[in-house]
Amino acid sequence: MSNKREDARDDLKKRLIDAAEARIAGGGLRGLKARDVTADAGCALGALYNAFDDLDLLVIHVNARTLGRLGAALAASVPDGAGPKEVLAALAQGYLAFALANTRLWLALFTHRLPEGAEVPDWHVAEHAVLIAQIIRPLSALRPDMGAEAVTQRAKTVFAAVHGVVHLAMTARFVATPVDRLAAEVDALVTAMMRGLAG
Amino acid sequence: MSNKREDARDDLKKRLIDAAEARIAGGGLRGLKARDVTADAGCALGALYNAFDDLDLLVIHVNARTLGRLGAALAASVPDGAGPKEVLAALAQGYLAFALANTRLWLALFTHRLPEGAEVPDWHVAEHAVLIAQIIRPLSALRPDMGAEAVTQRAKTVFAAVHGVVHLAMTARFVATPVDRLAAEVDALVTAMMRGLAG
DNA sequence: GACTTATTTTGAACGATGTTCAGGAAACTT
DNA sequence: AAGTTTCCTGAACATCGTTCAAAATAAGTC
Repeated sequence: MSNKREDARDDLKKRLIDAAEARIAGGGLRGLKARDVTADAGCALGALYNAFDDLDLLVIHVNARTLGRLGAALAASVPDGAGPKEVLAALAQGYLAFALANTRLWLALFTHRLPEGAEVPDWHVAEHAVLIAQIIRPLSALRPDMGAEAVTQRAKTVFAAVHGVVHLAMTARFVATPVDRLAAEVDALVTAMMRGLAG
Repeated sequence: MSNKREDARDDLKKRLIDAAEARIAGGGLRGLKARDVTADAGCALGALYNAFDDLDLLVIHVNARTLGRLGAALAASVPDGAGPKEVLAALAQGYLAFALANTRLWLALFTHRLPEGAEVPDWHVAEHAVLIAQIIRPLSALRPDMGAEAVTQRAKTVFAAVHGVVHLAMTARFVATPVDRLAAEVDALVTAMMRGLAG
């Protein structure tokens, strides 16, 4: 059994992801340094490049974790036995709450960029499905006339609209909605979209 | 007359902004290097730091230009004598068209981040008003019952929603709307919001 | 258990990049 | 024309991400 090698490797990876996650949560993506992470994880600088190709790939693993937690938070935010409109309103508020409670890690999901020409691994692209997965069902209940593909596309648009409001509120300077008005504006947006879309 | 000094200084600043703008348009914000810009502008590396405090401040000047062009493009996209709903739909399409035609410079407006603790200069914050200025009038025509402040806030939300759809389409991996469906989705979003908000 | 092979860890070194600075050049002032 | 102020220059510095040869460690073989 060649276990000690693989166990040690997995353990190092986990420690590196833990350390990177803590650093991003504490200082943002821009404050993530290879030397800090390896020092926190208790290994040499070069060991990082044995565990991961890149610092970028390490960030992707942190983002994968964040997407997992976000998916769980969204699922937990939907009350039992709610109608489609309530479900969508609750998902939007759940999304906002997660963004407020995990600002820097959530921001890293959308601000991390690979160098020009590099591609995000397929497995991580697929993980982004959690962002719209739970929107689809209530949306198709509201619009039984629309085909599955059209509903999926519309779910992306609904998500993007809510995301835009939350994102600009937390990053932009002028167009930002004050945090204390954010929940109300998100609710107004979702309500308006639902009324308009159900038309 | 102390003109030659000031003229030369202004000329150098302009050349540096030109060069930085071209570099961002060609390779994105991440590809902007102090040495490239100064080489393009025909000055020594250190001269950049005499003209601008920072590379960040140079980017801000490029962004200022982009905001100016964006404001003009939005104004030009509104047809004469259109009703409030048409105006808002036209503004959204104008915004999308500008983003598609100036992708990297437009992205720089929203992806540029200062180091933690630094603040965007007030004059540049104020320039972001063009993003919502033209939304306010048609929106208050749709909702004469709302106060000026509430309309301004709602205009920010409407902008952020449209922006979110366009932004994710051009940066995100999974939740992205295909470019050939983008105009239709933006239109559907604006129409739905207007119907819902007017109700 | 000793020897060989394969893998990993290590930290010094490399290249790229933003920024600074002392010295010289240029422009303004008197 | 001399003095003063300002600016330009490019070498040097600090900080990054990343690489790599050598040492250390584990696995495989007898």
